[in-house]
Amino acid sequence: MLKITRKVEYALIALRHMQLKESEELTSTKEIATRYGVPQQLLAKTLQHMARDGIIEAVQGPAGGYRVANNLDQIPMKDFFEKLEGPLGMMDCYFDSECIQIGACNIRVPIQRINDNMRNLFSQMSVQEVTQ
Amino acid sequence: MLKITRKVEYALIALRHMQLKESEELTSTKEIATRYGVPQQLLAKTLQHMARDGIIEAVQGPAGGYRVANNLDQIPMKDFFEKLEGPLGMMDCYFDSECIQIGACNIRVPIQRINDNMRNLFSQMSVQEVTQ
DNA sequence: TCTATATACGATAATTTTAGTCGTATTTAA
DNA sequence: TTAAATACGACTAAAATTATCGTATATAGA
Repeated sequence: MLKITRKVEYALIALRHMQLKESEELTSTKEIATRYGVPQQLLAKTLQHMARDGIIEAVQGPAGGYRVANNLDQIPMKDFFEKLEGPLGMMDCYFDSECIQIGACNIRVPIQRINDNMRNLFSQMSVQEVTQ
Repeated sequence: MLKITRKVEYALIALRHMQLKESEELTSTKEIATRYGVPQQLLAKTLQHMARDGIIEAVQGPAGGYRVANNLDQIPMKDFFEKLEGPLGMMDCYFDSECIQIGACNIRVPIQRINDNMRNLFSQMSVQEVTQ
């Protein structure tokens, strides 16, 4: 449990890489994929997601690429995780779910406690803080 | 990510159920499985694990069963998670791993930061606190 | 205007992990 | 001696994750 997914892994790799450059400079998917031995198509999708979510900016066309958004210090890790992977919580029953428990579920409270603590933790931590 | 597994879910259900009883009273796997509509064999395994790890105590033979250990307030959730599912961290490269990165990995630091925070969080939280 | 290179993205395939089952052994109260 | 409980390794099924494929769109530069 609590394992990071590839999507997040690749996102972090890309962010770290781009943060080494001048803020206006562009980085292509290919550059990152080659440099870190990561599947290009999958990385591409992740970067597209991040662009849609405002974590990075995209420039199309040849000589295009991505660069980091300038407000990473204002994006909590909680949002970062949720943008990439959906709601941050330990159990679906708080989101989609039709829990089949006969109404007998006895762990809503404990799960909620754990969830609250995790959400709280990652709300107080910015992307900038983690990746800088 | 950060989703709870069935093993942990069943463990929490069992703990909560047993904590409603007198501390010496025994609860059988069957009782919990029936009550909460959970697969008995899988629950059985989880309970066996918990017993081995000292989270609960087992009594064999007919009229046997389990009861909660008396030191749940001294077991951090971190240990609870790790006993049931192995090391609590967001990336394997800190445990088993032969990370295939050409030595190019650039996210050890960020991952470590996230891990430390999570481990810290769950170290300060006892099983008792969560399930009581 | 054409071409090459880049992002954009839905659909599908492969892989891995998780969940669940089966069969059998051991323990022990009645 | 029997029945009901825990103990546990091996195997199967299902679900989630990871990766690939195919195609469309954008655009700088020749």
